[in-house]
Amino acid sequence: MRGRRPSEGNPLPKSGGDARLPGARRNVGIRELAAHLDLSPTTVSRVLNHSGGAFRIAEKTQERVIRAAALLNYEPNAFARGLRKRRSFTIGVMVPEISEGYSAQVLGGIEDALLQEEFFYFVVSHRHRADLLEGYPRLLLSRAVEGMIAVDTPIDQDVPVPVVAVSGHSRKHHEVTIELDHLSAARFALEHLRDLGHRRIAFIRGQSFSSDTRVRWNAIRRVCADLGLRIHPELVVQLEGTAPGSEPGYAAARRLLSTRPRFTAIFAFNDASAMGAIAALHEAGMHVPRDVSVVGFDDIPSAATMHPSLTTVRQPLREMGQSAAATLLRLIRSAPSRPEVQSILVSPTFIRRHSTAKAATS
Amino acid sequence: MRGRRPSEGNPLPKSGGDARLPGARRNVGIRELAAHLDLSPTTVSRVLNHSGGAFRIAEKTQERVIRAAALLNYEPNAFARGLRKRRSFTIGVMVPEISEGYSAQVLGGIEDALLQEEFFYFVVSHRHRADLLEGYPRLLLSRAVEGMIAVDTPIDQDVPVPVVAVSGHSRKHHEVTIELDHLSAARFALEHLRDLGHRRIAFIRGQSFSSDTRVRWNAIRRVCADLGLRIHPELVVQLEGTAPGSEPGYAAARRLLSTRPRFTAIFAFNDASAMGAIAALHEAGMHVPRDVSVVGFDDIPSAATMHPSLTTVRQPLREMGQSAAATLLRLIRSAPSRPEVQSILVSPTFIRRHSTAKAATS
DNA sequence: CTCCCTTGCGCAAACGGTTGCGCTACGGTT
DNA sequence: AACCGTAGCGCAACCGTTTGCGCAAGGGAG
Repeated sequence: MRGRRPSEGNPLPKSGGDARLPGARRNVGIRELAAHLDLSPTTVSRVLNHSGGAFRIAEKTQERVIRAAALLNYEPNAFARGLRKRRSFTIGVMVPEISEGYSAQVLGGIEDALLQEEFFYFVVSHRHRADLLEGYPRLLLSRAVEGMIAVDTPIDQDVPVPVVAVSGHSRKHHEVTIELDHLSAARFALEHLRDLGHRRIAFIRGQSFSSDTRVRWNAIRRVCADLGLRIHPELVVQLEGTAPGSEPGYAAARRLLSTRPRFTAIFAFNDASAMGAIAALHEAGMHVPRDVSVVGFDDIPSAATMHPSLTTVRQPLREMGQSAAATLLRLIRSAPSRPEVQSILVSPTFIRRHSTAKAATS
Repeated sequence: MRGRRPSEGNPLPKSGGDARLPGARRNVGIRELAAHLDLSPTTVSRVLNHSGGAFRIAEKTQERVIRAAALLNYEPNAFARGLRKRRSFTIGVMVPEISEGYSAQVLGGIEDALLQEEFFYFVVSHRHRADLLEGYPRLLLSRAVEGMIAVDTPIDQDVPVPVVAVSGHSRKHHEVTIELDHLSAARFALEHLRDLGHRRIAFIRGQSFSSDTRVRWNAIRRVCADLGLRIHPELVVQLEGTAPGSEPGYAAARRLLSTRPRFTAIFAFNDASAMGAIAALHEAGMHVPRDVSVVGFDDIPSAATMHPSLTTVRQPLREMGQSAAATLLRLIRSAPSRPEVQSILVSPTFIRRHSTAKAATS
């Protein structure tokens, strides 16, 4: 938000606002501005850029320049500047699909952190298509991005700019990964279910293309071992397909129910699939949470308002985005210094609502 | 072409010798490429840009150039090109908040239409803050965007590039507006309720800052008049606050209920507020849809999976985004200010689910 | 009165592509 | 044999800023 202005107490009296009359509306260049001031473009540039720390230009001149720049509404040409300084102040963000809540939340956080630092970002959605996954990094680079954030997206090539991954677990090509503490997350959910008396717990795993799927599952297995809970293979199903919304969860739950196994709780991969599962359970004549408890993941907005409201593990997606962007900016600034850290863990929050209850004593 | 290496005349030392596999190499410039080919940058540029329609370069040369460019992995510098051609192939998109479903959906459509045409876009979220609403257009312009899309966002200054508004109804400064056919939307919902026997219908209006609020309400009044439905002032409440999710709808419904008026249906401003209203109704001991029918708006993903599933009017947000982007591209390509159309209407779809039923005969 | 240091600013060369002209062959005409 | 049209390509001037040097004027020291 800090615009350029003389550090002294009396800034320009807001006269720059009325640029509606013709005359100021033309794209003034630095030469015009300089000519108008009877100075050289060099001096103008130095003043406006604070280059070299007020490079030895008289205070008085500096004020004149700043005032005139505001008056004439001078905006430096982004291309020329970028060309010369080899900086774009722009990063690229790759997401699976921008219209999905997960990506949108993370993007919100990214934007928080970026715009404050005068950075902008390009977004591309690859939709899990291999050609796009491969082509977009190049495209972004051709737009001169100074870094990239990959949200739930594997990047298999190495790129000549810093990369931060959010929930990307490949760790082959990214310098830093922002990820959830899946162990805590699993522990939250499973201790909750155990304490409610659940022993036969069904699991809906994520689609195989989602980076979280494997890590989360490993965490679940470890926590189950710790807690003395058995994982029954017949109670494990996996989401399939790229359809958004609750449909994959519904389908998975139907598959789960098809063999009529005995279970008293479901731990779903995310809230959307939890909702689909609940629909399937209702259809099969079971009541949630009386007959079956359901725990979701993510805490999407509708988790609170659905009926029954959903017990879930909240990921701080917005914070993850902020953290990713802040980290990327640090990497960009610190030149090719070695990655300070390999990964940043963020903590989940457990949200207890009404989709879980004591296990029915069967 | 492949054999001759003009190693004598070639000034650059080429740290790696030949370009090996297409991959990691320092950014090759057009001069290097030209030197490698024993041609001038001019010719290379002409070939790669198809400039002037293959300007009169021998077929054979063209092939050589294209092949070498691919081999050396040449990517023209975006700044230099932009500086010379005064094009950025980038647009700006202003949304209230990127992490909300509405904006994210529209953005998905925008992306569909843009990336196909090799355009990228910057997104900024203004959060209804006046300073950002005023500052972002300038910021975007300083990034050399060639046009802007304002999603549910008023733009009060005039900008020197084409602007397309999605659900922006001010019509003062935009050249084209993409908007829903609110009359059809209102007619869908109200005919449905009327046919179910509802006569005393409550309305939850949108927040005053939402561009849709006024137009929608006007449409509702007109359709009510057409259908012979009375609007009871005590049955009209308005959403307040910028909180996302269903809370504002919940609060509004509480206000509505506070005077214990008689009504058999609610037409909400959007699905989120409909959900909040349903929660409030439940709390007040009323059953949906037995006691009160509820119609939402938008058809967000959870509308289908909540319980009861929500009868709603679907806006084709993605298509609206596509349409906006396609229109903007047309405006950018055509001569400045040629207002082909003033506004583009898109049609809603009525989605009948389980939150509406025959009115209780009181 | 020199000398040298400091202050305040300008020169001109980048940065990497694009493009209006124009130049050189070469083959065909008259 | 002189002429001309055209195919094929290069010259050099941009586009608008930034920046490594360097130059002139003024002032204090010697």
